[in-house]
Amino acid sequence: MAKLQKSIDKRNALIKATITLVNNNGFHATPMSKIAKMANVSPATIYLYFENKQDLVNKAYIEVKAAFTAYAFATYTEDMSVKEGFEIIWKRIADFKLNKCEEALFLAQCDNTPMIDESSRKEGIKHLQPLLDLWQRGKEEGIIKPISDYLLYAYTINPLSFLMINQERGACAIDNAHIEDAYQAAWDSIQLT
Amino acid sequence: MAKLQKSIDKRNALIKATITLVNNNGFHATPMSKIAKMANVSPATIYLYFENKQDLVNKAYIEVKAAFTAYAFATYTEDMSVKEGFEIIWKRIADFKLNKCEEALFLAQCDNTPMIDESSRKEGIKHLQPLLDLWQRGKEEGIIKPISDYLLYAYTINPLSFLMINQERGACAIDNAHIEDAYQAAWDSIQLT
Amino acid sequence: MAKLQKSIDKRNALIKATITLVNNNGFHATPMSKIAKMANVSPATIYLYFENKQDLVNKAYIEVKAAFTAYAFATYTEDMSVKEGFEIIWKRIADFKLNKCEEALFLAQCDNTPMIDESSRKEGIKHLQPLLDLWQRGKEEGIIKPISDYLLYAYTINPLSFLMINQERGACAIDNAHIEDAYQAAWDSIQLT
Amino acid sequence: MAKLQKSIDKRNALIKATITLVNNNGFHATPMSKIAKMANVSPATIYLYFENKQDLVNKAYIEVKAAFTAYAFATYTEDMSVKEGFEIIWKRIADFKLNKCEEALFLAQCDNTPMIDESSRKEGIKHLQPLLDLWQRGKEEGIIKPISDYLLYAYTINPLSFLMINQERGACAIDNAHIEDAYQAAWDSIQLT
DNA sequence: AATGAATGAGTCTTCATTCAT
DNA sequence: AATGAATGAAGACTCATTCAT
Repeated sequence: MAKLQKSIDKRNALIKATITLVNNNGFHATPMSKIAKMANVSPATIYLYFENKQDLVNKAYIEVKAAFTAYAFATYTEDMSVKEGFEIIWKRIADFKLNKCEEALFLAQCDNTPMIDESSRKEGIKHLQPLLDLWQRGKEEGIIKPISDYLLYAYTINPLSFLMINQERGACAIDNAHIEDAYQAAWDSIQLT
Repeated sequence: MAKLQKSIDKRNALIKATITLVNNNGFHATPMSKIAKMANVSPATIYLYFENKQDLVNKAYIEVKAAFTAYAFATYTEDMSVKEGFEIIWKRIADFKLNKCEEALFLAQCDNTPMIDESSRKEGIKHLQPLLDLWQRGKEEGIIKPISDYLLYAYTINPLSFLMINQERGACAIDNAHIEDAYQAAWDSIQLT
Repeated sequence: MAKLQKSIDKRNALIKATITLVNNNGFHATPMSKIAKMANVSPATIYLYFENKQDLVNKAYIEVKAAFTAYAFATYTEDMSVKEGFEIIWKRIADFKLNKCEEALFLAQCDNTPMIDESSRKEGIKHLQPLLDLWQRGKEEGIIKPISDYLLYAYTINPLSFLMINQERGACAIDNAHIEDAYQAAWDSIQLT
Repeated sequence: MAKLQKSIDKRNALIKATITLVNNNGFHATPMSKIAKMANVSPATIYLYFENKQDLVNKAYIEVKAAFTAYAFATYTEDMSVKEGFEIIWKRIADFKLNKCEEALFLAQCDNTPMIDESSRKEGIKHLQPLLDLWQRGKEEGIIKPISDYLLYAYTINPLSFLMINQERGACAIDNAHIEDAYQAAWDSIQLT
């Protein structure tokens, strides 16, 4: 038990170190040796937990993505109205993106560069299904514009990534008022009037 | 004369090769030797035109960004109404992002990763001023929501990057109908009603 | 134990190879790859033991210089008379310079070219203090000319470097008679009559 | 004529630049491009005057060595007494070494490292013949110790190189009093008493 | 004679990965 | 399971030299 826990701890430390370092330097500027050092293990030990560097990053991506979606839908239930449900989900996502910066930034990097295997990326998208379902319901009820899910995502969720990156970069700070403005913009862009 | 032209051609070929390769592999997975090969020069020749790899990418970024903003504002004049002007600019940008894929993808990579020097990034951004001015006018005229420029950008321009990336990736294809939907969503998100 | 010894052996082999190769070709004409080959390790291994090429040469210099001064003063004690002490030290130095050719030649190269960091040079020089103290005593006792230590060094110790280099080059061979002549010349040049 | 002069000027500028740069950085850390730049010519032009880098340095060495010996013996005539002649020559050499620092330092570098072809070095040595002749006369007249010319050189001329290098390095400054001390030491070391 | 552009060969250094313990 | 040492392969960059003009 203690031994198993230790293993899990090491694995987590490696994932965490990977995220931090890749965020700051990018994938190729992050040597395995540095990841090992930050996780307090030997470089060779990494290969007991992961096949190779690519595998390590893929796994990190999948885990963070899973944590993200779990967080996003934690307070949502299918019996909510479309508007209520969207607001709940959107604000959870905003909360995640703007407060869990490390994870969010890592996801953004992975989503925007050829750093993750295509297969791992696909693995990550399907977790958003509840949101897609909600949108479907909204379209059927005539509350949400009958447009492609990609567009709905582009205009409601993706802007949060942009804001997060710029906040990280120190270009702008996002407070609660901004969040409310952002939510309004998101909703205005997709609601059917 | 012929010599000068040859020099310019070589420089352009290097910039072009850099864009293509960085798009496909990312900055650190793009060796100078490959850039040289694709541009049909010796690796050493690159250093006649650029100080080092970082400089090469910075210069590529600045040039592409300049081409982008030139394209964006080519048909816009300040005597247009806010709504008209916004539509003109937005559609030029959409046109660029969805048709000049290589350049657009390269800009997206540069804007989302720590690949470009902060100074070059600033250099590239400053050309967006006409759009910011237009927004300012729109806010004063009560046509556009009185919210931060970052939000306006996040909800009108940035979604196009997301759509472009996904189109590039083969995840979705954008036709004219989509564009119109997207424009409507962009405008709805920022107009004051 | 065996492992530690192996590490030490490798380090020593690297230092030795550096000395030999720099002696024959000079610093810049000695590639790390050749040093590695001569020490029977991979080039990358060098960087486990030294920070970079400059560091390797600096460390080699410091070690050889330390060995030199240790040898020089091994048989000298402060209770000896000035004349006796000088002869003891001088002959040890002559012995070192003319028999431990590799080390001596390496020191001469380092001392005459901008190859070693100033700090390492200083580090290496400070061990000559006992000789300077002896000279001080000699001046006070009216046995040695009251002239600058640089002059004393130039006329007693430095000539040995010149002779060593020329012997190495095959220009002249130094036997015991020569040594005695040389000692006499050295002493005559600095003694107060 | 004007054309010829221009050629000579260029050649001289190249030799001069070589000396300066090799003094400061060493042979291998002195690129041809820098030499060209300092001499205000194109790199390609160097190859009109010299076969290659090695040839350039060899020629520079031979010319400086010739200038040195010319200077050394300029005021000496064979009808002088041994003591007088030695003093004349020694002081000219001292004058050269301590005042024409660039040339002297360059010679020292060349004489102490594997930078010059053996043949060029030999070419350079023979110019000292008048001093060797003087010493021969001194030995015959019982004025100078009957020891090898190498020893005589090591104890009278070579110390000046050591002092010059250290002066260059800023370690010690040599004034007229020092020179007199040095001359005395030199003479004491070789005179027969 | 003179050159600026071009380059192939080579240098230092890094790093993902393996291996002996 | 864990590691520190070791390395082959690769990458950025430099430079002596040549070539077209």
